[in-house]
Amino acid sequence: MKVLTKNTDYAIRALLALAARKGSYLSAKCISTEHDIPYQFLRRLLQEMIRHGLIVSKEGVKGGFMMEMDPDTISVTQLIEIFQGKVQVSECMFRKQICGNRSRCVLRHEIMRIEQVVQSEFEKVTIGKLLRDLAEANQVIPKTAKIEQAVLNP
Amino acid sequence: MKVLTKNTDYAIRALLALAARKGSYLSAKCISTEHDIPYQFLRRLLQEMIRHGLIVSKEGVKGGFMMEMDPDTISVTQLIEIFQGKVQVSECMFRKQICGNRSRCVLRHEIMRIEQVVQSEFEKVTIGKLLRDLAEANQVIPKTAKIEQAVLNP
DNA sequence: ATAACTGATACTATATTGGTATCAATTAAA
DNA sequence: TTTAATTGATACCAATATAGTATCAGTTAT
Ligand code: FES
Ligand code: FES
Repeated sequence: MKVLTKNTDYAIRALLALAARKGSYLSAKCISTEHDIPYQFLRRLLQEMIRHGLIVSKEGVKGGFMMEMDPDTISVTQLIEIFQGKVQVSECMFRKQICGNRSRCVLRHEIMRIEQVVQSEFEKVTIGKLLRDLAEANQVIPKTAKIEQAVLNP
Repeated sequence: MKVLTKNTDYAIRALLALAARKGSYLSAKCISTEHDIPYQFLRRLLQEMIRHGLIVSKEGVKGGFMMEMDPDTISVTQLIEIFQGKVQVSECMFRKQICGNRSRCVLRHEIMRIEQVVQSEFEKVTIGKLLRDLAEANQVIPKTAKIEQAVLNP
């Protein structure tokens, strides 16, 4: 059971790229090559995100995509809903024969509670949070260390 | 995003049927017609559950399937794992370019934490619990009332 | 004018999900 | 001992979802 599909995965990564360079236009080609996302696939995802108002675009040379909004307002839940449809455990597990009264059904409540839990967990994970986490994780990688060394010993 | 597929949904219902009449053999045909589950589909699910030791079977006339174990030891998590594979949010969301060090990666921890939450929520939901919930929900339906009346006024 | 871009959309391939069909083996009972 | 009800095993089919490609028209900085 795979919770995040490629759609969502790629979308998150693209948004991270845009959030990292917020305010400037990044072309699909650039994002595609930098983050190893199939070009045409990515373009479709970006357009979908434009339709949902998560990013904006500019056509023509030096055009591309840009994030205008606060990355902390974009949650993984939103992206799951866009690319995989709203989280639903099971429409109604026990129809006719088994479950007598829908309205009072304890199971239905149980199911809806779990849906809530799953959703709210992903709600907490925003592009902003991921970006900060990544920055923190990358603080210790050799690459950064080398850059620091280069600066210190030119 | 559909969390439970038909496989799991049907399997749960079949197990509820077996748990409700624990100790006696129920044929696939019987379960199929009573709970509106496609016959051949159901048979495959039942066999899969036998392979995983959740139920036992008896061949021939008056044969069928039976639940021997405690219904409270069968969780929805187990069924999801059998029919949809282990819950995994994303193998590793940010390979190469973005994420420097796998071992310390904060994101990885985040992802694994969510996996844990989802799994443990479904862990709490056992066949036994569902059965009790159903019984409670059905306490007020007309059908039961009619049976009681029939018994009182034969 | 041209090359680097996005917008829109159609297309293909593969995997997963949902469902059906078939035949052999077993067993209770007529 | 034949028969009918049943499971075991497995192959098959259809529909849908996922992943990825291709194409062409329109926009814009240079
Ligand atoms: S499970 Fe659907 S009404 Fe009870
Ligand atoms: S997300 Fe995979 S190592 Fe960080």
